[in-house]
Amino acid sequence: MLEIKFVRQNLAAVQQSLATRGDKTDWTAFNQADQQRTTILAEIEQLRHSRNVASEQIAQLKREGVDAEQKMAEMRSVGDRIKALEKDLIEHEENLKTILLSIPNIPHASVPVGQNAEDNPVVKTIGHPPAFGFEPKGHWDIGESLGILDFGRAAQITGARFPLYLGAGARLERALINFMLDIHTLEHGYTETLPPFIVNRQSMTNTGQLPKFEADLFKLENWDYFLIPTAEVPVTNIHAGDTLPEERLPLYYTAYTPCFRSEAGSYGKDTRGLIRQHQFNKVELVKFAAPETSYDELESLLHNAETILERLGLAYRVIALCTGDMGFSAAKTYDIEVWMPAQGVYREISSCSNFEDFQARRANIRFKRKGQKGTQLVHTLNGSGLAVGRTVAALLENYQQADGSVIIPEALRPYMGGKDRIA
RNA sequence: GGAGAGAUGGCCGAGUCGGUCGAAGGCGCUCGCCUGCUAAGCGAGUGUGUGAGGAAACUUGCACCGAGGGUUCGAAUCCCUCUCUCUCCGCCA
Repeated sequence: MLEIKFVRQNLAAVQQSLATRGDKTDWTAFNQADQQRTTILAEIEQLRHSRNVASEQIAQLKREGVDAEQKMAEMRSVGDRIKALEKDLIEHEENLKTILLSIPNIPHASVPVGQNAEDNPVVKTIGHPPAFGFEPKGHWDIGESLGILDFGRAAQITGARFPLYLGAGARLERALINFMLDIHTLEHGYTETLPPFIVNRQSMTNTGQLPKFEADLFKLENWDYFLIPTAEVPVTNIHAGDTLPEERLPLYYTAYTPCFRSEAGSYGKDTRGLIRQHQFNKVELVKFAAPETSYDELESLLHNAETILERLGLAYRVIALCTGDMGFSAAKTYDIEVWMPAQGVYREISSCSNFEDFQARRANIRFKRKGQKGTQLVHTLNGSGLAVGRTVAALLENYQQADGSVIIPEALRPYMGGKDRIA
């Protein structure tokens, strides 16, 4: 959520900036609701003031044993007027809030302007795609013929777009989770968390999934609860409502969670394999930082995620998302894309964003500077470190051998019971 | 699932029959004084949000005592609903 005062005072600039993201806010409705709210609020406050004064006088009169009936009668009508105005006010405030909650974040000045994914510039490309003396197979073929992935049986259990890992495949998934968590906790200083996988409506609203994107979420029947689409939601909400002392910043958290996405409207894309599933595992990185450091923190967060790919020896590149391709809450986003030999393309495996104070305002996450009055909103950041299913897919494809086996990269072997190959 | 208790400022904790309560007292913290150092002592200050005025210090309106609603001229205090926490019972991994 943007600060209403800021929007009001910089309306033209805000509109111009959001236009680069293809935003469709109804600014007339916004202005109207805002102005009416201000007018009504001013009157209410004035009336409440006179009521407060009168109440004090009534108390005084009663103490002196003087009759206060006249004053009380007078205040009865004031009270009625306040009540009526308050009803009005709530209506306008709700309008305003609905609009405000649906306005995306303002892109950082360094974000390239563009329409869609094709306009995302490549920031850097690391490593070299492996050369094969044969036609590399898709990870779904490799996985199914090794007996470590079975999408048919997963469909029997649930439906399309759910994974079933078996044997070394399940072990590989678990190994990667531990591998990633160990690096982030032991080397990068993140605190490990294991949050709820189901969250309430408020938490979803705080991080920006709601109110606009309810269709992408799985909702529980008879509960106002949702399956998390990413650990970002529960982990960011750890500090919802908190005022943190400055010394505690920056805070780093990591979490392994499954993620659930209904991916409404994505049918037909990536129908094979692990790339686009309704349920997948992810190790997430979340940071809370002071505003002046948040862009440095974004860079280091990105490096933390990159480290995993480097250790696994996977080729990847980093792209900067352009204004038209960024997510709703982000002020700036880097995507890491891993090389997928079967299709010969780089595929997203991590997304690292700085949300600035957009989520913090919604979730009311503040910090207090020593010796300074008042509080300030923190900046929140997060990134995948990494999407585990897609990492498995990349490993299978990049380390496949002519005989159909798959080499396990050295760094992962301790997590695979010393195994160096899946055959 | 059943029965009961509770939710107040950074923390502990008071709030009487609703009125001078944004909230006693203590702890903590900040500043000052004092003390050879430390400790103790003394004095002052010490919530958040939002609006107005001011360069600022600050002054001032409104709101906030788990959340929402109600009663009332007036609610931290009374009533209702919800949420959460704790205790006991049941059930269960």
